[in-house]
Amino acid sequence: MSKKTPSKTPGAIRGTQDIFGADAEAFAFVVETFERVRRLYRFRRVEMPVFEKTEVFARSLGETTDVVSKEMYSFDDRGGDSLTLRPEFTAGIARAYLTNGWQQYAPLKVATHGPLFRYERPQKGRYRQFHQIDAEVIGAGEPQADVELLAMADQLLKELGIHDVTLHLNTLGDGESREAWRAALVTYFGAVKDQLSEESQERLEKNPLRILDSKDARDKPFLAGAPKIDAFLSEEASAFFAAVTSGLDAAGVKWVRAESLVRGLDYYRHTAFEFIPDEGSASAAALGSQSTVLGGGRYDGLMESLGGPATPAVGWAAGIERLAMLVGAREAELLEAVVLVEHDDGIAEANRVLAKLRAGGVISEIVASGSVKKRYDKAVKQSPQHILRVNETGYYAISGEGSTDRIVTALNQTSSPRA
RNA sequence: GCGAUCAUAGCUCAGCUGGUUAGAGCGCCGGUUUGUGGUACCGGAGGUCACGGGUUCGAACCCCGUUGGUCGCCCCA
Repeated sequence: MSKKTPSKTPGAIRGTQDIFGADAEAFAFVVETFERVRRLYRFRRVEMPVFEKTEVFARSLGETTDVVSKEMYSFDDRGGDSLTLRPEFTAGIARAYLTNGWQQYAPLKVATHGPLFRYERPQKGRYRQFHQIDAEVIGAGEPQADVELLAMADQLLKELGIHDVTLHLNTLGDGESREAWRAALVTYFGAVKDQLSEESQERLEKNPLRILDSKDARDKPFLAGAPKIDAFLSEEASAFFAAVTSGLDAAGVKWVRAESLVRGLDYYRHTAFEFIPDEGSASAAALGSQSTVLGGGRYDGLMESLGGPATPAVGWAAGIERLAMLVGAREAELLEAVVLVEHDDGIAEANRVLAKLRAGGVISEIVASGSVKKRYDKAVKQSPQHILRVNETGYYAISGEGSTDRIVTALNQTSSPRA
């Protein structure tokens, strides 16, 4: 080991994380549970590129939004094309659906997970490179798709052991409903513009729906009296939402109506939802100000923005890091056996024993370095179920509690694993 | 983009109102003890106190700046 590094070690990129130990175990547990649950619902696995033409995201999200102008990781490649590290899964999946002719599989249920990138200031539960699990149903316009998708989300959270979050559900109606509501909100808030916070005055121009979830005390008095979407829903939109909620009730998914839950982007229609920790719960405390654990909605307008035919779709995504925080620390894999080399001449025999154990599926470690006298303590500290001792004459003893059947079976294998 | 807060050993931290060679626990390495045993003791390696200026007889400590972390606002696909 050199005393001094010749030059300074480069640091990690802001907002990236090196995950290890209990956190990494929790991360893996989330992903494994997701993979298991999505199979129960017959969602097909898809693997997607980590980057796309910037256009894919810019067109689907809307060129003018803050999201596109400030918060994407974009760069030019050598050919001069503008590329972007994916900030979400949905747009890329939609692009793949159109360019690969996946229409033939419609309605298509797909699931994936992996890293995403957003150029933001990191804070608790928010990173520049973060990871999500994602599920989408494409080409299904009926409320049953929403119900199934939400039932899967609900089951996933339960199987992760997260019980203090609740589904907050809203409808944005169809295109006309949404526009009418938006106009009514602009009129309502416009009348009291002077009394709103500076931020909300700006939102009035850019994104009036967002005023509804303002945290500013100056805005709060006006929120309760704001026009409700329900007054603007078309008959079809009402019927759609009713079908979703009754389906959820039948499936046993608990939900609450969240009239001010909105989406920033225009392509969302009908169902919008977020799973949010219950107030005062352990999960709420664990997440800080980043409260949404899983969110999504119906995006019937997206495919057209990418030049495809009108295609109804609904999906959700959830941050793996946030879920991992709620899952809590997980133990590493149980250690079944440690091979303890009590004399250096026993190393060859120890390696033979170790190979047999692992070939037999026994989770094993070896302790063969450092002071001979302290190797036992070193082995014990790893909390193995059993310790196999090897001296200069070979393997001679096993200690520990519980059944040794698996170990004995592995050791009695006649053929070497590589034969 | 804005704000708050922090930065001392590999890790978690102590370091009084500025005052000699900057400490502990854990971890790592070695020794003694023990000898079917997660024991106890001793020792060792490891720090330009984030970086750069300034104030002072003297700075880990006070002031300014920079960088980085954390948390929050904006935004949240």
